[in-house]
Amino acid sequence: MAVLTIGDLGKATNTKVETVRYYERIGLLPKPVRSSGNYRTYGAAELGRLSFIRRARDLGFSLDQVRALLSLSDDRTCDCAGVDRIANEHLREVDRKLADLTALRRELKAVIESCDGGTVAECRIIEALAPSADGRKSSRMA
Amino acid sequence: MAVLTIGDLGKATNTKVETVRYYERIGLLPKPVRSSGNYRTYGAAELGRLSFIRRARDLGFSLDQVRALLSLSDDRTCDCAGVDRIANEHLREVDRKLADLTALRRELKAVIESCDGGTVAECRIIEALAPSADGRKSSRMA
DNA sequence: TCTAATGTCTGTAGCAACTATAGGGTCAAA
DNA sequence: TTTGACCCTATAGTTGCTACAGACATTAGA
Repeated sequence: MAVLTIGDLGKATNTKVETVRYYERIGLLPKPVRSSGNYRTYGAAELGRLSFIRRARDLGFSLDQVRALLSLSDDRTCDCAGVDRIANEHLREVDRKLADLTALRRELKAVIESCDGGTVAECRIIEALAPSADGRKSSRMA
Repeated sequence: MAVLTIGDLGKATNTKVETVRYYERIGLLPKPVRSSGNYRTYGAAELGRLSFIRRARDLGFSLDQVRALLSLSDDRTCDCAGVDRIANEHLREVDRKLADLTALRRELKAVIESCDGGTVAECRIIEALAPSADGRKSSRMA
């Protein structure tokens, strides 16, 4: 594999050039070797590392989680329970989000279906959104 | 209803004091009357408006969408098609997010289940996250 | 060979939607 | 009176990028 510029690396991993530099700045990617013209140069190792990062990000891992996964994966001899823990923690997070979003959708649908046209003065969406404004008690307690 | 301090208003709407001030700063809430000691004072109207904002936020509307809903609801005579449009647009957004998250969950689950312990060197999670690092072709094309 | 179009460099500021901190002033009660 | 809870302004931090501005490097075409 030949030497890659930052643009090549970005194309290969579907990452914007600014994002690659950002990852370098925050220490997710090592500072690369520079060319004679001060261009960043990359090889297979960096391509692999960035691919890993992007795939984990696609799966919704936070940059902090990615950082943890990377440092775990760097030590090939330590056991993978840590990796498993992070992944399962993230799965639980995703499940929570899914539940929230599902509840939200149900409520939003109900709000929308309560409206049967007319002027805003009698719009049930507006009314449903302002539970305290018309004297009823808010159900917000969370 | 008596006069409320910013703290009272926050408690009544489950909003942090800083957030109330933030909403004022960005123009979602009007600048309130000040007490002799320069404290913000609120009444029923502000309570209603903030309840509306918070409820809409709970339902996942962006602040920009909230702004639009507020200005539509301020004009009680105009018809509620605009409100309906914003709500339905948001519903479609929620549906998209749900689909994304569901797909992500499935993939994440598969990644986790591929791991059967051992050291990181043979960990399938790490491997699954780094599709290009070990010579296989990345499937990323989006 | 010259030139124009890309591509890259650094540094900084912006986005959403808050949240947190510093360093002070006000108010009610014991 | 003095303690403690509350409020004030102003500013900076959070996450994960993205978008400039202004300058330098490289490359493809005429």
